[in-house]
Amino acid sequence: MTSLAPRARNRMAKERRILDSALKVFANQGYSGASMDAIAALAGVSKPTLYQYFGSKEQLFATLMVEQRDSMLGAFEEPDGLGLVAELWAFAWHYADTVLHPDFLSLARLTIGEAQRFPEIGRAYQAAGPERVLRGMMDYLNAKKAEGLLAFDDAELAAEDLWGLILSAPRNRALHDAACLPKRDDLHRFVTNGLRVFLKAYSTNPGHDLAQLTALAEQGPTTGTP
Amino acid sequence: MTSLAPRARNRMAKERRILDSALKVFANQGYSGASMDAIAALAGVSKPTLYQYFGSKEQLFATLMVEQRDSMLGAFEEPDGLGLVAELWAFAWHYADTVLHPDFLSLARLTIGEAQRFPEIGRAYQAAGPERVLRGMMDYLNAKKAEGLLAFDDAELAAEDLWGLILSAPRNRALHDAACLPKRDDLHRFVTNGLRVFLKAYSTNPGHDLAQLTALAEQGPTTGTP
Amino acid sequence: MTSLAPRARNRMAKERRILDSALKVFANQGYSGASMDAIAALAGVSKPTLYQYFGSKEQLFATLMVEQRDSMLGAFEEPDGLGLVAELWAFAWHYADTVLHPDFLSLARLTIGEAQRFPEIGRAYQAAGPERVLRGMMDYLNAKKAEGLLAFDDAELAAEDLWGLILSAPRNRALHDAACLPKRDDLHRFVTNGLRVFLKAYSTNPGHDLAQLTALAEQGPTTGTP
Amino acid sequence: MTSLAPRARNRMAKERRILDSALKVFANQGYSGASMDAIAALAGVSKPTLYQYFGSKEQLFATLMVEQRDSMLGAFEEPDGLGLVAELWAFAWHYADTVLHPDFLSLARLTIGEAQRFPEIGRAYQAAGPERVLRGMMDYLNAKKAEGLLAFDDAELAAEDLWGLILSAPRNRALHDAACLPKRDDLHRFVTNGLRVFLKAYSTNPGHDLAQLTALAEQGPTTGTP
DNA sequence: TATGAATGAGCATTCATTCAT
DNA sequence: CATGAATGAATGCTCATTCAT
Repeated sequence: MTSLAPRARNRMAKERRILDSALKVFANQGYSGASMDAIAALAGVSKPTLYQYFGSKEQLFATLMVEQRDSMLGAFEEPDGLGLVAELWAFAWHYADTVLHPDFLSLARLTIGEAQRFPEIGRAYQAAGPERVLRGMMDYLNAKKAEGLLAFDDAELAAEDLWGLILSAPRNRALHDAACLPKRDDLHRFVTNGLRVFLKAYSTNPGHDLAQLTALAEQGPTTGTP
Repeated sequence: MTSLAPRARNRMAKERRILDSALKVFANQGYSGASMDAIAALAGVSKPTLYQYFGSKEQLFATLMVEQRDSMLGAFEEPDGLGLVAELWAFAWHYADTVLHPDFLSLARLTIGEAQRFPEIGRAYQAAGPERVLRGMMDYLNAKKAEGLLAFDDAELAAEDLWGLILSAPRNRALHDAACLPKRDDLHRFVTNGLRVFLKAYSTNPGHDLAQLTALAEQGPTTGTP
Repeated sequence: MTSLAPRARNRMAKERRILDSALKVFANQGYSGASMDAIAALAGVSKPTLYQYFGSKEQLFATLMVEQRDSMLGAFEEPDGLGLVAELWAFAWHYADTVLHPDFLSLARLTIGEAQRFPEIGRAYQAAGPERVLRGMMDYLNAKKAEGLLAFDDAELAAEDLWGLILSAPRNRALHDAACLPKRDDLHRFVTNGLRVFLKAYSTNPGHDLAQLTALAEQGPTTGTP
Repeated sequence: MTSLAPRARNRMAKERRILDSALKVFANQGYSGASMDAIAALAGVSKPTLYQYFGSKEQLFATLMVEQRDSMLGAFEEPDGLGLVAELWAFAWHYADTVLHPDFLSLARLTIGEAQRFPEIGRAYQAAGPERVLRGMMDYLNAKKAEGLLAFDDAELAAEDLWGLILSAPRNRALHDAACLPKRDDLHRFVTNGLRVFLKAYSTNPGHDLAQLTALAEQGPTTGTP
């Protein structure tokens, strides 16, 4: 189906290699610190090829950021009918694993570090990443509110509370200290506590939901991919 | 009182001018992108003067980071007996104003962006900033727990919940989008909502405390300095 | 035969131009005084090309020294059966011409001037130049001793006497005074006198040999290449 | 007698300190490699003082070279009536010790290394050093010739033979290899051999003189100061 | 199409030199 | 008189970018 002429396939493969190399170099050295030489060498292509494919350092950077942003933040996944608490539990771990993945953190550091020089990139990142997740979460929370399981006035604030309660602390720490990825146990603490506070504040049946949460938490950290 | 010889005063003034210029240039261009020429020009001194004062680009950067961090993060201020809710309210606005100040955000972006190349600076930032505030907050919360006003198991988690509920959303947005400082009204929303959730989860007398919060919130945003 | 691709030929030509320019600039300004800008300008290439070819100033210098030393000091040439005196005469003129050549003197001044900072270069120069000649001379003298034409205990000392008698004075003068190359007539004086002393001290048949020397000397200075 | 006003004495002391420091720095780093900062620091004075005393780097260098040249090469000392061979023996050791002294070698390397950029300095060095010694030696040799002890046509050549036979080899080696000072035993070899060849060539009574030389040589190396 | 080779402009840093005190 | 502080002009070296092949 999607079979391409060998020419085009070759071109795409090279493009991929360049983008991958560029990500590594940019993430490690920052925009200004990265050199086209380093990227070309890591990709195993010559520098003119780089320029033929991407025009300039700035364009390469922009292309890369767009591409990464789209590929790393998968769509918000509709949870699968396990009930409120189990669904929130799954959601929390899924986003923790995504957002605290070293590659994702490197990208976030890059975006933040260059936000002043490349404002559009930062803004686009926000729009495509966090805000999309937020909207997905809002829809989900609104559905649960309609089912009578949650109670709140402002779905956006509720969604942001959820993120802030669970991910703010470990993410901030990891952003500033690249060597300090939260351990699985710490994460378990943050997830459990964050959900507990969330349910206390928003559940219409906190007794039941907190009990369920405790049960889930007792099974220990969910094993993830990071 | 502490009158200085004109020599020393002149030197200090020049030092200040250099550091201020350096902050601007580093914040705009990142560490690698910043040029000593640009800093010298903005400070109105010659390049050798820069080197006489600070030794090297790296030392200038480190000095700047330390100095900015220390000057911007005032000590954690013991609240002054207005009662739990008013105290939390004051605290929230104080830290919102500090943490969301444009200069502080620039500094944070810089620290984050260079975290991979200057790990000590990122770590020192954590230790001097967030962690100090966190410890202050924990002490405060523990005192309130002793007074029977709050209930929680883990003071650290509670303190981090407070920060995450109030500041995570606007700070993340501002970090990624330098042009998007939260408006006063938005901040009011975040502060009010964050404290509401916190009190629902931790207050031993939520009815009373939430009523007080609502009263405070109705007076509108606290006017700050930024 | 060894025809090269135009690429390679071009490269080698440029390399030559750079090395020639470097010799001139280094010889005139010393290692520290020489600037890569000056070398590049004289060679008619851009500075980055210099670095692509030779990596660094130090490497360029080292390469240059090795190359010059090897190209200037031809192998010790076995004399060709003209008899003792004529052979010594030819040898003396050959080495006088080599050692007192302006380029060779520049190189020697450079090596000496930088001996403290580049000890290996000075040592390598000794090993490849004087010591090789010395060994060649020792072999020759030993052969003549075996033929009964010369008498001495220590071939090394004899060889060094020969060099010192003939070349020490003009070389020392030329080393210190770049503008003062010995005139052909002066050289004739040194060569004739040096060989006379040498033969008086070492010949087993001084009467005959000195007569031959006088005959050679009367034909005037040997015309050389410098 | 030579008591000076304290002012002037202080000035001269400082001048001395500067010149001594300059010698060290120039000798170690060459003219271009030496920095006025380094000289000032080593002398313990401020840079403007350097310029007040000596005007410029070039003038400081010139002054230094003149001063050193005059102070290091003492006058040719008239030998003291020990007889031809003992006098030559003493002379040889005296000049070996002078010329092979590490400080003197450093100075010579400097002069040679900078001969192209400072031609007058090299020429002046020749005139004040070697040539003065040479003239003294010529006078001495002529006197011995008048006494009937030596026989030669050209006193200048004879004097240069003496120098070349004794000092050429060790000095050349030491010039090129700063770390390789000739050992006392080597020097003994060179002195003994050089004088032997000289006497064979020029003595009117070689049998007697060579015997005396052998006797002197058997007492081992003359102990010197280096 | 892909590349080895080239370069102008800029980098952090240091220099010899000179004020202002 | 001596100096702390300042600087214009290099220095060695690297960068993003572009020919010529």
